[in-house]
Amino acid sequence: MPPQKRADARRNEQTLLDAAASVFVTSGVDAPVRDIAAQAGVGVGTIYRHFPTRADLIVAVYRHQVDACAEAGPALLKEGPTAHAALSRWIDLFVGFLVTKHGLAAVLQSDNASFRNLHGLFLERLLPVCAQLLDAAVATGEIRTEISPYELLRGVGNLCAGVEGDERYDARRLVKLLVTGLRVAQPGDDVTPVA
Amino acid sequence: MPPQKRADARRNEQTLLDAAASVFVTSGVDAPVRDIAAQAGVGVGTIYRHFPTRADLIVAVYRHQVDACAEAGPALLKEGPTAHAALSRWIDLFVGFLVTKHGLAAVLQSDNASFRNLHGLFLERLLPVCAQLLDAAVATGEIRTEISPYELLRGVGNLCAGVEGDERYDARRLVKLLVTGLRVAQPGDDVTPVA
DNA sequence: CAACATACGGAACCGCGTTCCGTTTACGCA
DNA sequence: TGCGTAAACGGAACGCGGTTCCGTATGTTG
Repeated sequence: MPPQKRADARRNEQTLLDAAASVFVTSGVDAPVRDIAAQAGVGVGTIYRHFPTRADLIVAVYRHQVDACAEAGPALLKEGPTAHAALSRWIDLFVGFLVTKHGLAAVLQSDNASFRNLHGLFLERLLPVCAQLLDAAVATGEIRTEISPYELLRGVGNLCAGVEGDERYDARRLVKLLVTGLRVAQPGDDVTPVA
Repeated sequence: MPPQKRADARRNEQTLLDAAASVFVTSGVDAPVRDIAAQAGVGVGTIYRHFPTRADLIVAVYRHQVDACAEAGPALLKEGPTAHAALSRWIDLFVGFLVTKHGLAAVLQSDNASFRNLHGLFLERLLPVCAQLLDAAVATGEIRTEISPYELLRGVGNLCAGVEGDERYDARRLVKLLVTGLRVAQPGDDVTPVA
């Protein structure tokens, strides 16, 4: 069996998660690693022994909430009057999550190699759920779409980026518009082709 | 009258613009300032004397193209079968512009103070055009919208962020979806409210 | 051709993520 | 209980990017 981690190590890992969570809400997800270390009362080296990269720390902090979001999907599908309604509400949940974490959405789309993990976590957990909801809505004929779950998720994520303190921009409204765009075209609807 | 700039200064400014443009296409808009200086065969100091900030250099490089995009708006409105078609094509133009400049869209939404200028240029030139097209489409009843030109532009810009080498994500498709979502709901369309 | 303002180059600075290494400390065993 | 060792720690140091500063070079003007 693998040897136990030392007690202080386990304690520090939890301290770090708490410190990071706290710093993220006050200074945003972009907060410097040193700030988190300071808040936790440890050196930066300690952070990097527990979390190989800044992105991994972020992942660890938000894992619970991502899981919760993922689990809400099937539940909504049972409740909702229609599959499209469930999809819409689920996406609203997702948007709410992204929007309340300062800078999370922005960092999600950074193509920096070290953020692959973050991107990865979101995809791994949420993609199947999104796919399920999307399929259901397609099955009921509520959606006309050629869209893939991945594309939808990324699109929504992108729309939520950089919302900080711009009262002229309401990500929710745009996302709703996008989701509306997914709905089946009514007969007589003449979609104007683009060039 | 203000004294003439020195001849070498004017020459260098042009050299810098060319060098920057060239580096941007090969290394993306995120290319380090030093790379641009090297390509131009000047020191970094020279860049900063001509362009107070990295963002200002980017602005200068793309000003022409932004202008061209702005001017295309009214033209499309004259041509197009409908106002919504014109809007759709204009946005397609905008998307094409963003998507071909590696990382431009991403940098556009950075809330970093020094990128205000970039954001500003885009807004100043494109907002009126977008507003005009939007108004026209509202006037013809093709659009049901509560959306502001600003919000639309930002939404589109956001959708275009981080497109680099992700063949699973097609910004154009999502933007089209968004624009479709703007269209007037047909009678009998039961929009499912979100929570 | 001198004298001066203008422009230049690039070393230096700061903040950030990350790495490295000498020191400290928990834990198992005598 | 004391000791040896591996695990864990702290924080200085590194690389990189934007920006600033200042001594040097050069176009311009009389």
